[in-house]
Amino acid sequence: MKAISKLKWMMPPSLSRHCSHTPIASRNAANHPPSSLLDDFTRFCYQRDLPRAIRAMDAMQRLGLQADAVTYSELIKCCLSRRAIAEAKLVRNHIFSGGYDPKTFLVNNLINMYVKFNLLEEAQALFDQMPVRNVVSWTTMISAYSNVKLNDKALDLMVLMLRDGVRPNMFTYSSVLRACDSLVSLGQLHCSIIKAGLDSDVFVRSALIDIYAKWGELRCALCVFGEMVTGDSVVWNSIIGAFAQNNDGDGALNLFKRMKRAGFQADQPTLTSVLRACTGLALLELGAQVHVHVLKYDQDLILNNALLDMYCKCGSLEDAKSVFDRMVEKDVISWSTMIAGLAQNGYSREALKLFELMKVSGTKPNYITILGVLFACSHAGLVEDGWYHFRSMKNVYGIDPGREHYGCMIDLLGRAGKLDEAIRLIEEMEYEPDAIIWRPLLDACRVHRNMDVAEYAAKQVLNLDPEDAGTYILLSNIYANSQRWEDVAVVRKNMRERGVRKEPGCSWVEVTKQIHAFILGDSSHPQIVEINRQLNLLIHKLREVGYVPDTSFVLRDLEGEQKEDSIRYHSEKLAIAFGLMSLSKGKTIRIRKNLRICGDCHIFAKLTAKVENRNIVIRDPIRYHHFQDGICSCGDYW
DNA sequence: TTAGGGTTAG
Repeated sequence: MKAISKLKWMMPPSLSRHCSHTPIASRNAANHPPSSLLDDFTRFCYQRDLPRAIRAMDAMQRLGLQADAVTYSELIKCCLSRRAIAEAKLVRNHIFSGGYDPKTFLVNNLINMYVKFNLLEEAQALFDQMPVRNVVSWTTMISAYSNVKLNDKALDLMVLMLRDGVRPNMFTYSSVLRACDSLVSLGQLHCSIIKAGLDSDVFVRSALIDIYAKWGELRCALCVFGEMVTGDSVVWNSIIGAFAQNNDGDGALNLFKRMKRAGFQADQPTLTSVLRACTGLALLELGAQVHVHVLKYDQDLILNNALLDMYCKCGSLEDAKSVFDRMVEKDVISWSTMIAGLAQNGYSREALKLFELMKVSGTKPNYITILGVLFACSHAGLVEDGWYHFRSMKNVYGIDPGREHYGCMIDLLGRAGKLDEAIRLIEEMEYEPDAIIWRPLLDACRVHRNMDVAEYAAKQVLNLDPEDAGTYILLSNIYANSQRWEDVAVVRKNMRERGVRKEPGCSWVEVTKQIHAFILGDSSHPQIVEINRQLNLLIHKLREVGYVPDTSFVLRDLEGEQKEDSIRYHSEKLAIAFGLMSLSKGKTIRIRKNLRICGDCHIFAKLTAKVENRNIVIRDPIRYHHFQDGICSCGDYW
């Protein structure tokens, strides 16, 4: 007791309150006055002097001395900030030595430390040994499992916690929501949250919005958002992100406007979601406007990646390259985005060169990077390169080829007319073939007129997905190309009977930051009469330079818009005519389509680009076509 | 006296 009173006396007043505990009596205090040792230890902990604190702790252990729980907490913080795992283990051993029974909050601190070091098993072992677990102990473990997506473990722990009679709080709910694995359990959790009166907590609210968005339940997300009385920027970001991630760019942009009206400043996550919305809608002008705000966060990696993707997907490769070159920090996403962007925009060889640079830079490619590389090969007919990269993904990078990589290879071989080789690859594959495999094969059969394989592949796709309108159309077009009209009729009948409807072709064009939509056969655009007049004039002009509408595309029309008289009014033709009359000379006409471009529109766009001296970019769901001076960046290979 | 939120590539 004497030692303690001396210790308190020697400590600065700010620290003395932490030493209310009685240290275990010294076993051999002759040469080491315990009071000064404890004093030193406490001081080193508060000074965050880890090496000296550890040395003092060693000496204390030899004397059987222990300090106050708050002091140990300081030491744990110090280990955490220095990522000193070995020292952290010494601290743990010391805390549990000498039969000392540490306070619950101290063990919670230790568990949290192990979690932060990604040593989940050690955290779980400590948790299991605890005689008493409080809400923080449970929440720390639940949150740890949620973070590493061990959702079952997180949910199991929640059940055990309830059985143990510990009531979850807002921390627990905001953690466990991320682990929610079904809409049913989400509904149950949401009910409990309301019952406990925790639904007004902003953390819980943003977690609810995120998880509803993850399950595609935007209406529920919006309800949770709408109940918010006091504003919160993260909750705004959650709801904007929810719409952006569910491909509702319009919804995201409208919410963004509301956020600004409500007086909130856009930060990195806001701008990232807004860029994603622009990317989805191909709104280059708006995206470029957002770029100005991005400059404030000059070297934010995620934001720059989103910007890069926006420029790639809006077909503005110059801007994308400039962003990419200026990025000081690049990660695997930056490289993958640029590689895929180049490939989709018709710059396959540049994409492959960039892949080489990526390897030199030391960034390890991943599953998605290789998909971009194989996409580049398949869209440029680079069979040898494709095989080389396909083989090296496993041998060099240790990435197992997934179905999608096989799909790319089959696409590559199929386009190059190597149907036998494609089929051999399917046979060699360790996966059961599915639509990802059969579709590219089917497409290759259409191009290379292989009826037998086409029929087989189409039937396989329809077995797996009987409502896939694209495949019915493809099959019927393949029959039509071979004049097998009875088979065409059977396919159409099947479609009708199964209630399968094809999506109508739609094109969007951005004019002065406004989106104008054109749907085949829809005359709701206020300027439709003038647009049709322009289109007819244009067709007349093109005919003079040799344009002949290719009606064979009516038959092999990829995914819709197949009416014989409709080819003239395909949505992209209307969009091009509108672009020509609305955008000033020299401005690129940028069009986004929901279906793949048909061959006739492709020729039409090439000739228009030449005759009108206008750049046209058309983005379809798979790739991009840059029309300039009578040629297309895809090299007519798509 | 410890535990919880939003953003990027196919």
